[in-house]
Parts: sequence; C-alpha cells; structure tokens
Amino acid sequence: MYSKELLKGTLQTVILKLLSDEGKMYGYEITQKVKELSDGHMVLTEGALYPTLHKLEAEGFLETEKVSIGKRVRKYYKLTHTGTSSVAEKIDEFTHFITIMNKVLQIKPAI
Amino acid sequence: MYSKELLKGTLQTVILKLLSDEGKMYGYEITQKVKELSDGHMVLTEGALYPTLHKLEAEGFLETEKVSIGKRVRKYYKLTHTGTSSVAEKIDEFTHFITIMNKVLQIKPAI
DNA sequence: TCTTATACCTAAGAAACCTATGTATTAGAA
DNA sequence: TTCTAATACATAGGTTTCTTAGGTATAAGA
Repeated sequence: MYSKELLKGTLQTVILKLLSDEGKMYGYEITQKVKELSDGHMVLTEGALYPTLHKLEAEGFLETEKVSIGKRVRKYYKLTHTGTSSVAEKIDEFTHFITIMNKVLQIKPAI
Repeated sequence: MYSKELLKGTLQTVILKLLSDEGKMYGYEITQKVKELSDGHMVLTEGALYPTLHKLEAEGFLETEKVSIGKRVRKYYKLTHTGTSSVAEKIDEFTHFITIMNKVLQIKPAI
C-alpha cells in the first residue's frame, strides 16, 4: 500500500486527461475508469471527485450536459476550449515534476 | 513554472533520501542541496522544512546533534535505525506512484 | 425482498504546505 | 564602517486538497 499523500495535486490532471481522451464522461464513470486503468491501485473517492469537477466547471475548464437515463439523471462533463488547451500544459507539469524528483532523489527513471 | 501542489507528500521522502546519501545535514544545508540538485526548480520553504524535520524526529526517524559554529548553533539531523530502514520503502512508494500515474494518464514514462 | 451497483451530492475535519514574521550571527560590498 | 545579503534557526495563521462520513435515490440481480 502506498501513500495517498502523493496523489495530492494530481486529481485535476487525471480528470482533464481522461476527458481529453474520452470526449465526455460522467462522475461515476470517471471513478471506474481510473480504477480500471490503475489496476485498482488508484481509487477516487466521491468526496474528492465531485467538488473538483464543480471547481473545474466554475473555473471554465469543463461544461456539463444532463442526460436522462430512465428516471435517473446523468451529468456528463466535457472540456471547454480553455480546458482543452490546458491539458497538454498539465501533463507537461507532471512530467517535469517527475524529472525533477528523479534528479533530487537521484534514482533511475521509474517505469 | 509548475504547480507546487505536486510536491505535496514528497518532502519526507526527499529529506530521508538526502540524509541517507549524505549521512548528516542541517536544515539550511538541505534547502541548498535540494535547490542545487533540482537546478533551482525545487525550493523548500523553511515553513515547510522545519516542521517536517521536527515531526520526523518526534516519530523516531531522525535524531539530532547540535554543533557550535562560532556563536551560532547548527542542528544536524541524521537517520535513526528506523529512519534508515524506511528510506527504501519511501522510494518504492514514489516509483510505484509514478508507475500508476503513467498508466492512468496513459503517457510514456517520463525521463 | 434484500443487497449491491449505479449516480448524484455536501459537511466537517485532517494533513501538508505557503506566506509572513521573528531572532540572531557572519561575510562581503560600498 | 555601515549596510545588505547570506546563513541559520523557528513559529503562527491561513489556504488548498483530500478523507471520512453521511445523505438521497434508482436499477439490477440473487
């Protein structure tokens, strides 16, 4: 089991990248996709996910579309233009961070 | 400029690894070493560093030795036995974290 | 019928960090 | 010689981000 502390600050990047790849997703779908891609190692709690989605929407990175599925309402999120242009930047930030950490820790690049 | 949010959770790992390599260091020395190794990209603020050092000491990972330099007192930190055996574990946690993030973000391993 | 999965959400608190501030010594430049 | 920058320690208050815990409701399957 590894420290969840390391995940801090990565949630926005993960959400934006997934939406960039998938086009549009709803909250629950994002939690499942993350679980799948990480082989169960990364689990997004809803208490972290939903506030972050709302924040990204409020800041203009995401926009929503409500879709009725029977009596239930799904809320789909997709990238705005601003959101789209921020994805590459977020990924770059992350890879840069890893590069620096590898230097500071003086370890071989992680797989 | 990259987000400082990503650094959260890495400070303990950085401190323990540096002390593992260097034997003993004092606080100010650690800030300088990190700046040097990261080519100026990572800057440890004192408001983050000192509380973390005190915490690691209180938890038994570090022990201290005071050395007088003229009228000034330097506080050297070094790993305890517990601290030494935790270093590899911390590094493993970090590399595991990167592996998972690369999967989730579906990007090529960072340099 | 009962449990699990799906699907949304918020509130309260913890943890880690930054900013700002304080104190004091030493070295170097003007 | 005086002033600034570097060295060296430390804490207080605030912010951000996350976890824990709880709430509501529909749908599917045992």
